[in-house]
Amino acid sequence: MALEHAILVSLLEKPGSGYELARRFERSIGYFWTATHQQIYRVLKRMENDGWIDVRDVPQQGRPDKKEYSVADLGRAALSSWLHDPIEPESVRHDLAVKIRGAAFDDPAALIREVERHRQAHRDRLAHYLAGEARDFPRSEADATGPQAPPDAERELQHVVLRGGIRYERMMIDWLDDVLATLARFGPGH
Amino acid sequence: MALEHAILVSLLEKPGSGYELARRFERSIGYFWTATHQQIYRVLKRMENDGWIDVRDVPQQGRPDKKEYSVADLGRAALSSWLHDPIEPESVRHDLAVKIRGAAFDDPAALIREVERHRQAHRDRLAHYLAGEARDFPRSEADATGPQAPPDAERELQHVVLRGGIRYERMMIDWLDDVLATLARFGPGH
DNA sequence: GCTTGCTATGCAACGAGTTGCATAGCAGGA
DNA sequence: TCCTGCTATGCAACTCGTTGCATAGCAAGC
Repeated sequence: MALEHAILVSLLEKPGSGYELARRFERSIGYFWTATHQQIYRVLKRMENDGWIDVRDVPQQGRPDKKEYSVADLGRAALSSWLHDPIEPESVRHDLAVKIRGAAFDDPAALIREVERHRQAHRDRLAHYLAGEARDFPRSEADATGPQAPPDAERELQHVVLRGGIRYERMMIDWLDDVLATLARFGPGH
Repeated sequence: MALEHAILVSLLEKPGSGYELARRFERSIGYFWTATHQQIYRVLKRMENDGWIDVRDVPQQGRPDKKEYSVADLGRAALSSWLHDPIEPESVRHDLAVKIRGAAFDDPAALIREVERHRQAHRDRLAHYLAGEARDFPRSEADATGPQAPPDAERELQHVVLRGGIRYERMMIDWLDDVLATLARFGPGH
């Protein structure tokens, strides 16, 4: 279970409300860990009860007040403990692969539009990542020729995770091209 | 929810018992959809009640009897309906990425061994996939120069999914190399 | 005879994730 | 004035997934 830890990391990067966290889980964090607002609110409450995070009521103008959460010492300790915990299996849930193998018992050609849709979604996400990289990491230190800036762990680690997302999207697009070429070999009715 | 559909696909490829399905979920199917035996038994029971699958008691010698499941017409129809259902979000759960971003607030260097362990696991899995490909798909039709064999949807779709696994593992290994190079820039205590 | 290990099936309890719904403040436009 | 839409938080019910445990047949080895 790591939603708690994903929230801790996000709050360490920047304190925020449940609503703001939910929006982050639609953007940066959400690219490698999904969560809905109900899940987030529920877990925030538990984390608060456990003393992992502190709350602060923040009155706002022109919109409802919010509760801003930040990481307490206990939360930092919990994160550290989790980071040092070696166990780490990888569970995969790839519907599309199930569909592709299942298509052999149905109409393979009928999957083409579906796969094309996924491919487009990955192209969109790749473009989004690349735009974010150009905006937030204009030139990495590897390109720098002058005196080195001191390494900033938070930035560099965010960047390497983003590069992972970029690699993933490129891999998926290439693979879906392969899938489309394979599906094209089966006409309707095959 | 697609565990039911993954089971249907697996049973269409070859009928089998809950135990055999659990083993398949440790091998081929399990590479893109994980499930434990408890989950599988529970879902099999429900699918049987819903008339999606048929059971047959198979007495065995030298080992306990088993129940062999096979797909019924209703199950085939349910799979077909799911295959034609366009909606298909992609949910990701990538603990390691959370850990990498979290390492900025702890000791980045402490993650190196963990990342190396993951990298080794991916190398092992890649080797396993490549061996399976060499065994089950000795030369693809793209290499064939003589008269083409008739396309076999089941085999070719299994192969393209396996190629996806191979691409994925290669991508992960490359990315983890990138992660290791990044982590190496932060000594202990940074 | 006892233990270990593999095949084979299953229950019970709990925790995580999903879906539907509800409330409420405030802004902007028809 | 009413409706839409965004911010902001939350409950309830349900399903899915995980963990620990239990049972049982049989084989092989000590």
